[in-house]
Amino acid sequence: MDDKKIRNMEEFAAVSGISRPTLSKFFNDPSSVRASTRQRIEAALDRYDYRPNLYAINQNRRLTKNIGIIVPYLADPFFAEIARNIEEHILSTGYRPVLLGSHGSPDQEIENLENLRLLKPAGVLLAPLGRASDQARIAAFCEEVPTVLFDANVGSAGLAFVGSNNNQSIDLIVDYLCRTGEPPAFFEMKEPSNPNAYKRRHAYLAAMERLNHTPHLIQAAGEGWEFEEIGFREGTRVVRDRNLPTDTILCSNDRLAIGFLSAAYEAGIRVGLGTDCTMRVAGHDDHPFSRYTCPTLTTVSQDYEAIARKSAEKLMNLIEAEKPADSREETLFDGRLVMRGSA
Amino acid sequence: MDDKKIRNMEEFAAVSGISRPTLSKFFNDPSSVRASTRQRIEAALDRYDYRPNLYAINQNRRLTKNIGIIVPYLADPFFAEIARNIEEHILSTGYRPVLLGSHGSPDQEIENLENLRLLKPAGVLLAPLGRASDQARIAAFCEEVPTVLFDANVGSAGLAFVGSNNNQSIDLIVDYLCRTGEPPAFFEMKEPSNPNAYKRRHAYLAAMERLNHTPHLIQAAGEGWEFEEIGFREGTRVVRDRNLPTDTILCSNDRLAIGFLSAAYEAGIRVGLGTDCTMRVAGHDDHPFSRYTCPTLTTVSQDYEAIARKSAEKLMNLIEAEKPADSREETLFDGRLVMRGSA
DNA sequence: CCACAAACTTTACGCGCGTAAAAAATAAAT
DNA sequence: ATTTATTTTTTACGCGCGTAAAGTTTGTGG
Repeated sequence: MDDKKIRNMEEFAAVSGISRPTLSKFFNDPSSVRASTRQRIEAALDRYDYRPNLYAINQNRRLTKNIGIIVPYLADPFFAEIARNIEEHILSTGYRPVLLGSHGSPDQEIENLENLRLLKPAGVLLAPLGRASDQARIAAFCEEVPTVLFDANVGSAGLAFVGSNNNQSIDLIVDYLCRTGEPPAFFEMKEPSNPNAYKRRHAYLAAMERLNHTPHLIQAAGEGWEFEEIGFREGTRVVRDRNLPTDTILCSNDRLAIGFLSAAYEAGIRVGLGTDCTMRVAGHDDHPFSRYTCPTLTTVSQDYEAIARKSAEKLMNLIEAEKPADSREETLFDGRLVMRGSA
Repeated sequence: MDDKKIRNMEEFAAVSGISRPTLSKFFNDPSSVRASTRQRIEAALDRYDYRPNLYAINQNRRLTKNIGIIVPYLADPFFAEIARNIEEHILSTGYRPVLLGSHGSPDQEIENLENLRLLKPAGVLLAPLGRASDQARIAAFCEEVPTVLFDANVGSAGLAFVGSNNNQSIDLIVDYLCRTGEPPAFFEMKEPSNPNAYKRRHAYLAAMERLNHTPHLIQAAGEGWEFEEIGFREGTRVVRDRNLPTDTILCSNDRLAIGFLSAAYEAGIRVGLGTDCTMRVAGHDDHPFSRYTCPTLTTVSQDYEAIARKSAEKLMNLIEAEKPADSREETLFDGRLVMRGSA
């Protein structure tokens, strides 16, 4: 590695013996130059430490190679995990992922969109806050930038939607719970922060009706994204009052269930399938931590990997097609029953 | 809001009646123009939707307003939480945080540094992988870009270090455990991925020696960042073999403890302080989930907020001082004992 | 009212690269 | 060897903004 500093493409052209326009082509797409030329450039890159100035590159391009990824809450392992998956897909296609978390705040979500707009991204993968989102501004953003929504829909904004099939997955677990014991009550937040909650509530109600059981909603007060805390608090109350018509609780998501299980444990209630157990608890999502709860949590998995892959692929196709998209496609992945100890 | 599109600062100068150089000054620092001028510009900004082109701005600047933040693993709630805190501090100073996760991979860590270098950041806050990190390249990076390390040190790279005082915190919990029951064995990974593990091991050994107890290390095999899994696996083995000289386990971090508690629960071992309990388990970090384990986890808290604030402030000072830094400051925050149910 | 500093406008150049057009060189095919 | 298609080089301009220099306006204090 010669340590002569290369300041710009001009200088690198001089030392590599390749003209600047050809270098420009190469850095945009190495396969667009002849193999012999490519080798000469790569040899020079080996000897000299040069990378084109990112800002100068993007200044003239109408669109960059940036792909924005926005999730509602990065400290939620579910979103962290799905974001990680998406990042890898983006990288493998030669684009550059830019990950932003909205910290559960609609303002931050809009701020993130504004910031992304400055980056002139080729496209954006957006998991919106959902109910709390500023629908109009998100829709406006989607008009300007090719955007694929995932995890949650916001009206019919965006070029496509990828998520999980809450009807199917809730059906699945309600069905399972009814088959193997008492029909479940549904434990959720009264005014849920996370976007799929309403779908799940309705899916629960429909499933119970289909099976000729009386539905029972347990709605916890509370706001924000401290779901475990809310699950714990309300779980403590439920367990203390003991006025449920059933011994089976289906939680709207695993994080509520984690809090609920903790509350049950504290109260000395044995949860699970054993003969000494007096309660069953199930969740939804297959959260990374749900296999370490006590007892381990029976739940429905969301196919993280599939959602990540599909939404990334979808966006890539839309970007590379360039056509204004014929129709808005919605892809829903089925959940898979994950039977563990709690139900 | 007039909907005439403003394409550049020139056009905005025309509609606002302010010259372009003055606008340029304003966007760099609003307080650098006269109050009356500022108001005229802000009025125009209200009517027209214009923001300067990010790439054109940064092209000429030697340094941008970007601050890089790198953490070893974004899907670990500990790092997600600390990153969130740092982001907020950065934003409040008018800089722009760029958050990157290394996914536990040294290659990705270097890749992140390379990518950051292209962004010409004013500074970087780096929580390195630690032992696995490519020390030489990190040191080289720190020479080029003002960098503050946090959570883990890499040699003496960087302008400053902010972390927690593992000696103090391990001392604290060992002391507590010894005072209230049998002296603890130390449960850790044989070849830890996370960077503070060795310090904690040594702190444990020293503390035990100081208290005239025989130390006992339980070292789990395994690699990567699936600490709960490793804790569960090894915990299952430990509980099965029952050949420990003590009933008290101190885990090197909370995530191992979470796995361990799950294993104990599965094995029917009651963990905690009650008369029916046969084992005590403690952790380290006060992980966001540790208050929902069964039983709730006694641990030592790291002061997330303080670490985040201090490292952000330190970096800001170094950036704004511009001096090449007189000496390398190390700040260690004390841990606080968090007594819960497990020990 | 004048003097003077501070703030602003005008003018002009440069940053590093994308990219278009025409000329030259190379490779492939006849 | 000649034609033809492909790739590369040469030349030149533009992107949107930072910023310097010189001239002009504005505000302040005596």
